[in-house]
Amino acid sequence: MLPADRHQQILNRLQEHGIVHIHELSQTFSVSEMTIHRDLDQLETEGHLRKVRGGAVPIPAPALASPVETCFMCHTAPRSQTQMTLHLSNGVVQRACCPHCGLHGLMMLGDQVVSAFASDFLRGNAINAQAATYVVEPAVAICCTPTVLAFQNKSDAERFQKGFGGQVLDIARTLQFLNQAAHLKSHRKKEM
Amino acid sequence: MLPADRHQQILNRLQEHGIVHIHELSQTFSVSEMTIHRDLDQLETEGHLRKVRGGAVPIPAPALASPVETCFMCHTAPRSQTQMTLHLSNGVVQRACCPHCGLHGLMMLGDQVVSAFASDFLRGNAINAQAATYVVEPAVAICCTPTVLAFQNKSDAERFQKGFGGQVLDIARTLQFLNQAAHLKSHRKKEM
DNA sequence: GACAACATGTTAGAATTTGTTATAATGCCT
DNA sequence: AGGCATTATAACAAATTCTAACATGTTGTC
Repeated sequence: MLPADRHQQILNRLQEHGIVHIHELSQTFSVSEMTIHRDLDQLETEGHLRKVRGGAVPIPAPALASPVETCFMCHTAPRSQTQMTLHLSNGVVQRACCPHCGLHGLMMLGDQVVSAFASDFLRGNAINAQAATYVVEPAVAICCTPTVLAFQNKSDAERFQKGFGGQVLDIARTLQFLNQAAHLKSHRKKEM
Repeated sequence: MLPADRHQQILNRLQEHGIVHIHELSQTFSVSEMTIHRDLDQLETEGHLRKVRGGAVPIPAPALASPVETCFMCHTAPRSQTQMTLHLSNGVVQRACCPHCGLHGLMMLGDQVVSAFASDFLRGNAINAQAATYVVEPAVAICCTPTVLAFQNKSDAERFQKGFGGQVLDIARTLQFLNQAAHLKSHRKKEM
């Protein structure tokens, strides 16, 4: 049994019974009480429970996200720093979770799109998608893959690239990249 | 069997069981544990899972900012990638726009805070404020000043610092920094 | 067929986890 | 408050797991 397994089961028992006892847990999992102590210490610093003498009790879980409109491409929830909005000629506004989906949508909808806004990844403010600078395929996966992030300044994009890698592209080259990626790569789970 | 097949099956098993064990996977697919390690490394950098000792677990869903509520310190609107939540002993949940406000609130409220969550600046998922790594005063101003950003991995924080500068600190040193910064402006002192 | 790119296995050393022991701290009882 | 039993912490050694480096085999391209 893995430490992570044990941690999960401890949290389950905690939720079920409202309290867990160290002596009991050590027998259940056939490990020493010291190991349970260390498990509880870690879960406590991660904010999952509160240690009391001889065991642990639950703490309130973080507030759950309220239901929000989802990405019109992949149906995950858009976040302020990555989202894009596409304004169509018929007045409809489409919301995308990230530039990956937003730019794919842009290609898909073609002339129907009157204007497109991305969000600056650092600050979250809306920027024109045409004027934005994009970082494609950095070393961290964010939202959909291949990861595409938008920046209001080219210098911000280059700074991000300095730490996280990837290519700094304008919108035309980013669209070109996504087109090639869509043709070359086999479909992945969260690709759209 | 192709690596891509194995990756897909690993993800399926992960979704089904909530955890996968390296030893078990290596036997199932008749490959060495090193190969499974490499599979999990790749899936981790692609953002599909998180490695733990002996196996891997799914990625928690990102937290969402509800548009209405404002920061309890500065009353600006919190965004998903920067927000913090403080859970108080009386059950109240306080929401802050960014670690700058959240950590100031943490100092102010002291023992009343049962647990504190920050959001990973890159992905927006909730992380424990105690275990997070912070970048203080980078070359870009984001939300309140002095700018403080939270990261789930120290390596992410260091990568960000590589491009944008600033200091990489743990929570204790970040609080210390904020205290000193506050003293330069006003001469009020808070003990912890 | 030569070559590069990729996938896999093996090994040694580093890092993490675990149990044991000794010592400190806490709660409870009178 | 003092004494006792229980629980918590710290330090160490042993076991396990992780990582990096290299060697080997496989695939695809020219």
